[in-house]
Amino acid sequence: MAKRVSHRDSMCGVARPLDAIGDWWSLLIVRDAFDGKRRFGEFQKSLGLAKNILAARLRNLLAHGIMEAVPAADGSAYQDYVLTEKGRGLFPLLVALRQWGEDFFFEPDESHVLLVDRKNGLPVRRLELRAQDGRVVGAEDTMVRLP
Amino acid sequence: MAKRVSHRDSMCGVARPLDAIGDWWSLLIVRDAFDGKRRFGEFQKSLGLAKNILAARLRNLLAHGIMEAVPAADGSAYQDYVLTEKGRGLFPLLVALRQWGEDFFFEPDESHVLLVDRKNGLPVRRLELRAQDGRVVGAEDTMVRLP
DNA sequence: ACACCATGGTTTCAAATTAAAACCATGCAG
DNA sequence: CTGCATGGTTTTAATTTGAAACCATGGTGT
Repeated sequence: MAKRVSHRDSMCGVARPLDAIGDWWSLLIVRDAFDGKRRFGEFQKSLGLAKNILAARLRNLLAHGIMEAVPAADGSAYQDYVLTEKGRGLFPLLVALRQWGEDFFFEPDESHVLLVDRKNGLPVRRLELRAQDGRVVGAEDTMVRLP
Repeated sequence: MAKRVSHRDSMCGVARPLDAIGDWWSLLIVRDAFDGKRRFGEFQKSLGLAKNILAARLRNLLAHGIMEAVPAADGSAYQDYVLTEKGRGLFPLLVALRQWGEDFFFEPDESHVLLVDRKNGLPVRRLELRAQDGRVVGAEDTMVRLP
């Protein structure tokens, strides 16, 4: 898939983002970053992936402006890896992924973490796509159109 | 990443769905399926990927219940590959991906396809995550919590 | 009946990617 | 100066990928 980078211009609005993210690991790194993780070691321990792979994924995320390296918050000589504005833009995608997972990948009795409102601890609602007039729309109600 | 299938039980609510989807190609296949494509050849032509890879991805999507093979609608001896309920559940994820792409991967002047309401041809709104009380919430307003 | 072509795959094999492990570098604590 | 924690890079083998060739089935024209 990486080869596609060359003719990025021909890539559609779905393939381009996918190409930038890189792979599944990258998305899990981003998820961890949303959870407040910032250090190389934190990501590595949390995800259990090889250090060379983590280094490569971080490099890619930096190169695509999804994360950025900043001086470590604890004053140590190391770096923190934090989400950029662009990276934080992935929040809805991660929520969509999580909600799909809740719908289809857990037994009814199986417990799983919940995404909750900080204010009151209540679970958030489902993501909803609405038309201009406010109707909730599904795939059947939409189509893609040239500009 | 595939090795993780063995200890799926330890995978979190984000990693499990990712593992099931398989890879980027699979997501593009699903996107094409939402666009009405059903035949092996249609996917192959649209995505330009090798036939063996397409066959493998379709097998995986079938195995995970995201798509299913049905007798071809045109009466030919072949099969159609169509989304299951589970597969259709990926719609919000694809929308999130597309909207992120629109936000960060296109120049202001660059044109791209739009997701529009079938009823009236107007672009859909942005995906929004709301708390129980109806507030639109972002990453900062939420946290994950054990059940 | 026969060649011929379209569709939908599978097989083969070289090249790229991944992952585990070993190694290296830096900074700090005792 | 030794040892150890952190954050990587290098090395190497195994896996995955992808292009191309091949195969199978079912029409179509003649």
